[in-house]
Amino acid sequence: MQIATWNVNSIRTRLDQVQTWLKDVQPELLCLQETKVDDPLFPHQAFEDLGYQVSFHGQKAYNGVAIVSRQPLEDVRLGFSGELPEDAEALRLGEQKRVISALIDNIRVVNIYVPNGSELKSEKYPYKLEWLSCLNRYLKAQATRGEPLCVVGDFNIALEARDIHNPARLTGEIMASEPEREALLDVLGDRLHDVFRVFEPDTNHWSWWDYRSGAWDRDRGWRIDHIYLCDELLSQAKSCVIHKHVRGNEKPSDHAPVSVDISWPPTENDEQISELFSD
DNA sequence: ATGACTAGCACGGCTAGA
Repeated sequence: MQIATWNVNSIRTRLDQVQTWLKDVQPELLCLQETKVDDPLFPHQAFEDLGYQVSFHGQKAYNGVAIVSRQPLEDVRLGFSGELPEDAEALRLGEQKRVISALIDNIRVVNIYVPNGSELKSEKYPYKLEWLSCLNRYLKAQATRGEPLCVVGDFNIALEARDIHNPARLTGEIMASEPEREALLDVLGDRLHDVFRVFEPDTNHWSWWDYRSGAWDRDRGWRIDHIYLCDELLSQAKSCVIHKHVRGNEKPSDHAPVSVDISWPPTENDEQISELFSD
């Protein structure tokens, strides 16, 4: 099954491009960020026409996340408080609509849009760190159910030098500062793995190019859109790619889609092989 | 060039993104 993530920078502006991409790639699941639309105005019919259903958690003008799925989604949870109902911080940080999760084929897929943080000196930067700390609590609460876990989205953080076109200049700045990298590494722990790096060790693979300064034409990008898998799913992953050409569309999003192909549910043969290598 | 582009809201010029 193919699971994809794409920050579309307004679902209404990008609707034609998303429909075209879905028809072309036909993923089982597409997680969207920055839908920028209140729930009553979400264009769900466009997805239903293509044989998909969609669950969404949005707001007017800013943020907003959605999960587009071929199969009916189970146990959809909206925001941090969908997982942390008694947590006051989760309620406060949930005012911005940045989290949605659901079960699909027994996989818990969590779709997130991490705050950008603006600048290190901005009040938005500590908000970003608080938000990541809450995501950490959220995923620990989720873990008690023992579901195979896939966390995807726009993380607004490049973890390593090879994820940035100019690490010498940009390391330490927003999206590449030590505190936010540490906060994301805490969220991942030993449990979650960046599946793109299982298949591609080289630099020069970006998922976001700034609209400004001719960044796309100069191929000056960042890899900030990630897919993280638990061990069980990682062992079944067959490929992970960035659909770079989409950034070359007319009127593009500034992000390209990223997708992973996982052999799931595991076949009987997979399980026999897995048993051979266990113990 | 450490330069500036896009979307939403609302209809002019902000905020926000990254």
